[in-house]
Amino acid sequence: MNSIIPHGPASSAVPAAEVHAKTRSIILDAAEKLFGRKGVEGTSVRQIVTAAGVNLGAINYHFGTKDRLALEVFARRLEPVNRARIGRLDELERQAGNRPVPVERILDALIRPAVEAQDEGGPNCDDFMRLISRCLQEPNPEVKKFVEEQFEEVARRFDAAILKAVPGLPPGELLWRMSFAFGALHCGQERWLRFDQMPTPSETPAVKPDREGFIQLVIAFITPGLSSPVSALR
Amino acid sequence: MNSIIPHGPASSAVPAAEVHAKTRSIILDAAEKLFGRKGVEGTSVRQIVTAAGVNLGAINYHFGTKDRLALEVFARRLEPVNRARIGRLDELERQAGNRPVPVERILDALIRPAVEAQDEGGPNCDDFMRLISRCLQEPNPEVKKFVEEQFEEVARRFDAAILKAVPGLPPGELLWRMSFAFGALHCGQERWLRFDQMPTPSETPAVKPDREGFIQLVIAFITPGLSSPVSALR
DNA sequence: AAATGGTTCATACGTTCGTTTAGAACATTC
DNA sequence: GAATGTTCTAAACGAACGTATGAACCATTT
Repeated sequence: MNSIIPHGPASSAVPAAEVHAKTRSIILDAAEKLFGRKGVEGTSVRQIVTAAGVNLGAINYHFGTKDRLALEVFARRLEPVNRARIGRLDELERQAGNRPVPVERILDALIRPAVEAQDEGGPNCDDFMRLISRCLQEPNPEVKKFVEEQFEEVARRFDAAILKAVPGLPPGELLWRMSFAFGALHCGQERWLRFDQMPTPSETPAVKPDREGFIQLVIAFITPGLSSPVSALR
Repeated sequence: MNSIIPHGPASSAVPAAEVHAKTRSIILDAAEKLFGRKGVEGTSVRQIVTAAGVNLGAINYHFGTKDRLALEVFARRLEPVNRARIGRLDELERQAGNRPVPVERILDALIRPAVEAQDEGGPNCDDFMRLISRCLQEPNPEVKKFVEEQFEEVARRFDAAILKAVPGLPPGELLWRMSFAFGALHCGQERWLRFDQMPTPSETPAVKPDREGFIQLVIAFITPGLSSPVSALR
């Protein structure tokens, strides 16, 4: 008899739990790739199980519903990145004591975990970056709520750090500058990850920097606009 | 007998064509709103016709398929914005003669048409902005190809103008800086348009500037990062 | 050797999808 | 005022969707 709630590892031995976890991982990988390419709504569970090489019933058995699978796909990538961001900021603020942390350092703590996630996250982690941009405004309310909560703590912490690092910055402009910064990072990373697949719009020669070079480019672009002490209004 | 290709206005009189165009417009408005909120794949034709108050067959009658409807939704907004961008740049370069156009002016020509489109585009034009970000990487190949073609000329023209305005800028970095700039504009505009509906992540007081103020904020943020003459690499 | 229980399998269920179609309703033209 | 052509309506089509079900499988335990 199947349990109504089939989640959780086996209660008896270890290997059974390993099989369980491995199948889950295979499904998550396949779903991540497809969600990133065609969106959650644009991907059917049949496409996922075909790509994963598992049975049609596997998704409902392991995740309950398609929506819950989508939630786990996001959570698996989002949580470690945002945890690393906050961890790095913690360390910077610990070192700085009462003094403000330089803007470049703050941005490095914000940007590096997102960019480096692709190496640690396996071969198809770049697919996930497409997923993030999609999820930020689209999907079902449950996923949307989770994503917003995930980013809330990051935004709060980094907003405070930037506000401390740029004394003359009008508080009312912080939200906008951070939105610009986030958009720049996000859009640039998207192009960096998909550099080979995307057409180069201009006729100027396009060069793809390595990972460290890209981080430098982002920080160099964002820093001056973010840290200007004068208001741009009026 | 219905024509296999029912598009195009009536061949005889005017009023018939007006009815035709009006129904098309109603459908386009409803589709734009729904596509912007839930994506093309996440929206069914039945939801569109219900929102538009027209019959289920109307979409296939007026647009052939759902995909072709999506294409027209994008085209209706994208074309005038990009035409205005190029028109403004033309005027700036005409005035400047052989001298380079200042970066702020170039950015104004790029940004203003996109921001001002919401006033001229009717009440639900802000829904369209959500649509753009979605379409930039998601939908079916036909729509994707169209969107990329739409932006190609804009990118080519503005890349050249920026390259001329920033003499020391390494050509290999232009693509990246423009990607950052575009991301900043886009993400900031998204937040500006949906300011009242989005949660404020930080606890700092959030102030929504008026249209002109927002344009100033974007330009002030992008300009220094874009026009730095030194390379950020190495 | 028999039994247990987590996992996988093939299959079916009821819905909803995009699209099609035949005819009604309407205005326009001759 | 009959004919013509365009727009709208209602109903239906097959296909694909997410999910549910029960038997088969298989390692582990008794």
